[in-house]
Amino acid sequence: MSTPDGLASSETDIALWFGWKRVHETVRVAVVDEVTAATGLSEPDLTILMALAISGDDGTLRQSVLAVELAWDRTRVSHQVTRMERRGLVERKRVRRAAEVTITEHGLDQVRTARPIHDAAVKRHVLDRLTPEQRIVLRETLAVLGAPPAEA
Amino acid sequence: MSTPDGLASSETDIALWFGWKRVHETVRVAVVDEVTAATGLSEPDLTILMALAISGDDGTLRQSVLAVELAWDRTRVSHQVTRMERRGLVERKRVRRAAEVTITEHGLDQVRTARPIHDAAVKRHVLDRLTPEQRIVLRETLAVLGAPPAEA
DNA sequence: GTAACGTTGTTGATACATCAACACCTGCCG
DNA sequence: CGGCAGGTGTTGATGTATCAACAACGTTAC
Repeated sequence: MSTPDGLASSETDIALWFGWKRVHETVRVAVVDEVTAATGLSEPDLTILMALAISGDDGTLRQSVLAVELAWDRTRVSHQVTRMERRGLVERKRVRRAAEVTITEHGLDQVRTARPIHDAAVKRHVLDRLTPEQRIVLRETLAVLGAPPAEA
Repeated sequence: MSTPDGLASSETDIALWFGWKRVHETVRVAVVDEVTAATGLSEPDLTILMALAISGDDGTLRQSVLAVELAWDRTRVSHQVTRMERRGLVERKRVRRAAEVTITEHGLDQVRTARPIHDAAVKRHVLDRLTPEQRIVLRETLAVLGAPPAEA
């Protein structure tokens, strides 16, 4: 890294973060491309559908729960669900102040097609390329970073 | 993970990828929020500006190089540069068939403000939370995944 | 009771990402 | 020469993300 002026990343290795972003982007696109080619589902479509399909309760989740689980913004979930509802992938039902999202039969069909392709792609692009030890450490690392930040 | 129907992720641990995406999203937003609050720069703005500022050659890069380095799509770079040009952050110059993007003084000012904030945020949200060993293994892991996929 | 507050969700405007189609060179083959 | 192929960039349409403002409830405190 050459650094004109005072832009050096100095002591701590910011390059690690750049590398992370780059690899994440590469893998993400590779996986999504395979799924989209096979099913026409977009990444956000699939993300929501998988979350619903996996969730024990009859393919239903409250939007706020979806937001937390995916680390998405409220409005992002709202807009996305609106679009997916229009295409018949999910249904929305207001319960008290909450909004419960349920996957439809059509949505379920789509995931059933997409899921094996998705999983195979992830396996091929990520899991199979790592040693067992790397997988373990990566899991630890993600657990650490996923935990809420320490208080000041 | 309970799994209605045939949606089980089975043998290989897809949860690792979900976890990765979730953590990536969380950290990304945390870092970007700090930078945006301080400078008004968006994530893509900063991404491009940092790449230019770091690149030895006078803050200039060809769009195709930018695309490769960031793992971005061509059109994504093109649109983004167009918007940034409009705001005076970069300048574009056609050279033969290529498009060379150069950071402006104004752009450079912005990065100089943003960069320390960005780096501190990354340090706090990522680097400082990992053990030296985790950092090393993570670096290896990213190197493996960043390499071109093995031929079939 | 009701006012202040926090949680959850929606809407519309704007920025950004993706896709398909096109335009432009440059090199290379016939 | 003529034309085709590949690499690079742009444009416009559509899908997605973010932000600010608002609405509708609950909760809690007074």
